[in-house]
Amino acid sequence: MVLTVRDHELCALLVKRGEAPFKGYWALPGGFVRPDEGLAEAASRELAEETGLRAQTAPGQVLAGQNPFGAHLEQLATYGHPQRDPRMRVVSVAYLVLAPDLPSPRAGGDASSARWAPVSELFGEDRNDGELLAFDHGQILADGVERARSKIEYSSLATAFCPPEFTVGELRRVYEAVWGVVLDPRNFHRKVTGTPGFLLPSGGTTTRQGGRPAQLFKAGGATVLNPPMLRPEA
Amino acid sequence: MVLTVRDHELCALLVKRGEAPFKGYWALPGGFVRPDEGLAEAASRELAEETGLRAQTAPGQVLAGQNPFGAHLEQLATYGHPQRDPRMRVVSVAYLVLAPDLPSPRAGGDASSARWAPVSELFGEDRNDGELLAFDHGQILADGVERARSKIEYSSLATAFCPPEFTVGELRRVYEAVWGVVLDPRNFHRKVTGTPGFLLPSGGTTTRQGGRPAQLFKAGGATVLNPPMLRPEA
DNA sequence: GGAATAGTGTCTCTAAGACATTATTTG
DNA sequence: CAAATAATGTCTTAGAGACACTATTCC
Repeated sequence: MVLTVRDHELCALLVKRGEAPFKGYWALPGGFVRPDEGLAEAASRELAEETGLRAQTAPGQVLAGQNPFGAHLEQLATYGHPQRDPRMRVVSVAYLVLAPDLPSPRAGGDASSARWAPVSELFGEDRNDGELLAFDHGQILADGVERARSKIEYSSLATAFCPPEFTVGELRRVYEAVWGVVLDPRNFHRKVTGTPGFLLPSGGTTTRQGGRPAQLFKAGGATVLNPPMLRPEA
Repeated sequence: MVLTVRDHELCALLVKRGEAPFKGYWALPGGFVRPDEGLAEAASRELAEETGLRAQTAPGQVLAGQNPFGAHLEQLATYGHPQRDPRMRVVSVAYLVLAPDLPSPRAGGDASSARWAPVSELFGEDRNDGELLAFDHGQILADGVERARSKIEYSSLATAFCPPEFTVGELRRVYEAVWGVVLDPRNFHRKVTGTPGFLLPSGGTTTRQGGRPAQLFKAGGATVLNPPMLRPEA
């Protein structure tokens, strides 16, 4: 499953199923592992086929990786309930991709059958239509969103949602979108710039948000944040 | 894979392979999923068959669960490198079990082919013999140990290593064994007794450690610790 | 008594949260 | 000019770490 932040909202990539079962339902993109490829390799290949995005694990890393584009890919969980597919026993190894805002989804050339769905529309308070995803993909989506929400607390993974260069304000809006909260800009700025290895000044400035020009940063090498960025309580 | 704490050390359950490939090597216990059972169900069944321990996920919980015995079972990760088994393509869904100290391992009736191995002997500084596990089980073990080490930071999962009733000192020794550090008893006591929902006084006291009698506790309902129990840095 | 463990209290310092204030752009 | 965003600074308070000290058992 692919998550991104668009228009200040956390969004998941969905594709419309063209065949039974669950024909016409929205589902998470996926496919089958080839006999001679690894699991992460297969996830990366399917992702490229369906969205054109390149994300792959670093060699030797079993569970997670970061690619040159900044997109992040990691194994989420494996789902194997005997009746999760009405046709036959299917075991799915779900992978989670965190990507910067992408131009537009294109599902194997068929643009009408793919979309970015705000996760707040799929579950939570804003859910107005009770739309259900195919198979157990609602559960997989919920697990992936929770993984993303908790992982940006104690890692620098939120930068995977940002373009190669970004401002502190843009990074803050990522946190706000993923957590669905409002953060104090001043305390946030002090926190992220004060955490060694989180942000690396790239020298430039930008004014694309209006207002005073903001300093541009790249993701620093740090992967673990200590102390963590605490998610505000309910 | 099953982890426990014995003699102030974090230990993993290993079984000796009686057949090729890797005949005579130590390996993590495991087995095959039956056509009509779930993944966690299969892990729970194999565990009971090989050790007599009962651990199962609570119904509806996909990723983790807690059973009446206090043993905890959760999905760890899935390993599917094409050449991880020299015979054929095998995809393994690893489950992690955290259990209190068990009487003695018995592997399907054959006691000589199962043992509790301190993880410090399998990797890390203390590793004196360079013993290797079968297949990629060394990697799986490392991933499981890291999961346990990080998870007791922000959850009450350390109680899964304890008997149903335990003292603050026993819980502290669990943290010390899993992290391989020494903690201040006074600060630890203040921290765990001050975290609401972590510990529930059971009324009794015990003197099994010598010294002044200690109050006995049960695991409280809390699963998430906020603020977390911080692991001391290197 | 001495050794061991349990439990409470006190001090310091880091860092989070709640603000004020100044700086620099666009409209 | 006003409005928006960026960046820095100040105050308060919660909580972690480093201790001293008392309590209660077994030997």
